[in-house]
Amino acid sequence: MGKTAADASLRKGSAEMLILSLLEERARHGYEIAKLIEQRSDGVLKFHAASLYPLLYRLEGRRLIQGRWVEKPGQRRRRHYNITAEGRRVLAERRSGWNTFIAALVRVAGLRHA
Amino acid sequence: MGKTAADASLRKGSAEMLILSLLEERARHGYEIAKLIEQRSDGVLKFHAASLYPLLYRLEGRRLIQGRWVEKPGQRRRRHYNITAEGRRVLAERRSGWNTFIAALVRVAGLRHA
DNA sequence: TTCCCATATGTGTGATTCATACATATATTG
DNA sequence: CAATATATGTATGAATCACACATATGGGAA
Repeated sequence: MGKTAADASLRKGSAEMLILSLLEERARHGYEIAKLIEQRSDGVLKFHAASLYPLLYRLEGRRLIQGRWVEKPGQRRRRHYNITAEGRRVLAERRSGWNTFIAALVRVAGLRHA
Repeated sequence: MGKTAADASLRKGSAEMLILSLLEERARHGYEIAKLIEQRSDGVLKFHAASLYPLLYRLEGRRLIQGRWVEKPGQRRRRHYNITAEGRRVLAERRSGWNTFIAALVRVAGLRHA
């Protein structure tokens, strides 16, 4: 098939956790988030910008993150996002859920431990 | 909204690997696969039967598994599936891909190791 | 003996998630 | 002045899986 096996696509529900994780450290703008995910994963995870922005709006709509426009001379305007208290709560939930899921995959599908 | 946080739903691409993993051991029929996934994962992974059967047809169409009808007196007919050589190859690919993906999640999202 | 439950397979529809193609705009570097 | 990196956005669609529903048989409980 036309699909590379260990390709760079994300798995269901991981994008939200990744974004919230990066915003947990400090406020960031969209483009920065996309670059960081790619860099820190050594290219394994590539979150296409065009997928990222709609997700940021949804996260903001759900009050998990809070954006504000930052304009500096000699720069294009950027929207910086902060994680909210509710966002931290959801992030903890997502991490827990993924840990449980991964542990189950190890048991049932015989994955090696990361 | 009406979605529980650490719910039992599968993540993208995991179903195929789970099925192939169970068929790696020996031939099994659909209902057995669904039950095994739930049992071995302690209820974490629930693969709905109605999602499972269409996937089995697709896997058979792609020659990753091979089915045959087994009829026994006092039993409803069952379709037993064997994994093919191509199926084993794809399974190895999927395991490798998930291991890579999980390792990246650990790095970027700060998951604990399973 | 009737009803429910576990077993077993199947169809049809839809929600969610993310990819891809496309569009716009600015700053830097060659 | 052209190419590239930065930066944000829209519109559409593919893929994956959930859920409601349908069918059928055997065994145990009421």
